[in-house]
Amino acid sequence: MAVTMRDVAIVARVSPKTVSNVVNDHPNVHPDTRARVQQAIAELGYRPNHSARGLRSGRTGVIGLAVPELKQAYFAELADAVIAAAAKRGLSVIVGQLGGDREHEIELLTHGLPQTDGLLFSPERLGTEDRDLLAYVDFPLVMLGEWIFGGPTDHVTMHNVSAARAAVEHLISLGRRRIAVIGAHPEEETRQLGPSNLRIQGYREALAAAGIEHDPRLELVVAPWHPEDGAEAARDLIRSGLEFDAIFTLTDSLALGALRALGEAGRAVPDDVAVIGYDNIAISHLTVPSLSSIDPGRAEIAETAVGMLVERIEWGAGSSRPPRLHKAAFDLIVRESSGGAAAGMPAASARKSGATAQMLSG
Amino acid sequence: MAVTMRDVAIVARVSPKTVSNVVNDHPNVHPDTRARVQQAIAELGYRPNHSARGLRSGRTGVIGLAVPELKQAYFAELADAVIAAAAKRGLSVIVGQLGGDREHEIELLTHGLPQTDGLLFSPERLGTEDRDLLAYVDFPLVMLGEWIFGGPTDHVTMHNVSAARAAVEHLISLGRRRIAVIGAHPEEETRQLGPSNLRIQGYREALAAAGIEHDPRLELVVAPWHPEDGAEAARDLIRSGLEFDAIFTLTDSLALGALRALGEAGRAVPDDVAVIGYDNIAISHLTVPSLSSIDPGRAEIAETAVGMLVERIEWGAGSSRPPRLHKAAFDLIVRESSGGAAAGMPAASARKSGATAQMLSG
DNA sequence: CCGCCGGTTTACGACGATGTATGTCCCTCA
DNA sequence: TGAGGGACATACATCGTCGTAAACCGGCGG
Repeated sequence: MAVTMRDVAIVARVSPKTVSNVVNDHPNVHPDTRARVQQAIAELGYRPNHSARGLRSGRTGVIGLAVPELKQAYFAELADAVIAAAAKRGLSVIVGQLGGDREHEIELLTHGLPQTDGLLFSPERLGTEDRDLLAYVDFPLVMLGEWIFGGPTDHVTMHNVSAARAAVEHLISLGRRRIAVIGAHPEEETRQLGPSNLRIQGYREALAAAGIEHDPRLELVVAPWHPEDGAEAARDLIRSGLEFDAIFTLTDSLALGALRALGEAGRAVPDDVAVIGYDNIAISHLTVPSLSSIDPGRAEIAETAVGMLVERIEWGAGSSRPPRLHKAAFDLIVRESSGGAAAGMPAASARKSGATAQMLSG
Repeated sequence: MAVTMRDVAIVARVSPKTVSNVVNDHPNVHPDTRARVQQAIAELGYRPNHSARGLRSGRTGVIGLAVPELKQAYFAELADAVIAAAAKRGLSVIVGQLGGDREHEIELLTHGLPQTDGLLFSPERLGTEDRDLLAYVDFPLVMLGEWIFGGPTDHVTMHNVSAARAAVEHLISLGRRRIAVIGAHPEEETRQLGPSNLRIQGYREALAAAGIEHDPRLELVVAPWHPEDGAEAARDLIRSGLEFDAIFTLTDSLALGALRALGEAGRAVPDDVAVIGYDNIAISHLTVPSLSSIDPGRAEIAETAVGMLVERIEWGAGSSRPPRLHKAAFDLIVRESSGGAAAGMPAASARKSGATAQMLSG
């Protein structure tokens, strides 16, 4: 039914192999022949069969992207960037949702996604304790996010510590001294390097550097990181009667909830309480007031991760090159919630590049 | 390198075909043989090669989903639902972004996505004038969204007219009479059936039914539908000096901008101005105030669309069954912005089902 | 004891593209 | 003039799976 190379070959009066050579831009095809073949291809509407190509070459031209949930803004934007980066290289992307299911994540890591040449994996339930799993991975894999460091695979992530520190230093520069942080995770031995602990570390460093006394009561444990949880935590904070004049939320989602809670309690942002988030999701410049945030460099993360994955794919399964670690440059985005431009909708956002912070061990 | 059926067959001392029969649950395999084969499969860690299977069977087990941009909340949530619905049926999803590029959309429609068995397509730049393109589509295709009605393909969409009407009737029930609408598109001959015109129609119907005079100056033309545009339109409206006590925005994105603009101008929501959006994106229950909206039935849309596509795939390319049209049931979600529960974060949202509205011609 | 039957398994080839080896033609240089 | 080489094209085999047709086997009725 479908048009094959054979059909094209007959019309163009050449062998199927010559058609293949034309399609794949191989050298040593006479211009006249090439033209004749292309004409035949256009005439018949020939399209290469990817399954056959995949079978023969061992490549599918498809990569996988595994995230917890696409409906979380952060992952949707990550997927957007990854798909765009892959498209530039002529690759398609199969998106898989793990839904916070640990078994599912392990299964994926063990077997990969069918039909793909490699996988970009942003786990949620795996920790450094699962590092050993990675040793048996037999397909190209690039890890995204913060959960597993020091594994045997490539890893693309962000400057959690220094970016968080920059956020808090910004609050301090506004004269704030009683800075709460929302989103700490209970200390888990195995997840010392999760994004929560890393960002908390940045927070503490900033306080210490400014000589501000560290009040553990201002570190609010919140898990998971949904907006409702952020609101709940902010309400607890307000009810506690503790004095505070700024909040650093470990994600923008948490910040959205916190903004609501502050509004309900009649605390003015940023006058009474300055707020800054982390992730710079699209919505954050549209909240009331617009939300200051850390832009973690999503485009750079996507671009680098796809690039690394493509290299691994091209090197082949056999190659055992050492794992690489890349941390994307971040930006501090100052908006109304921490005293940026007070009005005017397409809020002029001050940017403070964190590119130089790439040196740091954040 | 990879383990094949042949390898399994040797270990299990059967023919490759028998392995195939076991893998595919074919009848007439002796239990003992089956057990021996499964043991061998487990032992060797055999996994079927999808390219080969695809080549042989003509199916890839992958469907495509084409949307304008994943970073728009509506499409991210749609993709989330589609991927989940496909996963239930053992299918993977390749997500393609058209980026509002008309050429790209046409190209996709003409050729399909490589590596897939069928396509769910949510166009942005195509209109009813492109209906003819669909006549030449030679792969399973299900259209999503409102742009092209009456084409030769299956189509899953929402009750735009009746849902919009329900939204406006809700505002009227609050005693509002000067109801502005943001998001009208310039009347384009070819797009009479776009979501904008359909929703505007619902708006007018509601006004007419309530005997409220229709003031064309309250219909604000806005395109595209980004939040910034919503804010701009709301500011224009305020500046115009026209009296109004409610706004219906044709999407939640527009509403986000409108809420900002109202806030800047010191108009209280919902006391001075009630606001309702359309789409019920995740963020809308977290805005300040939380946003009333129309839930268009995303899960139902995704579920139905995937189901229809699977049927088309199973029927084969030859079958020329008549196109089907499905409109998902909608819900009216009342939140603070139109007088719902005034405080309390997980805002108790009144739901008014629009399931019965499926009868209507919305 | 023969032939037939149904359950079970196997041999073979084809899906479509492409790497390898082989061949042909023509041009150049000794 | 003939050897050598480059440009171009072809034949064949192969990737892993699965449909088709045919073979095998033990048991049963005649």
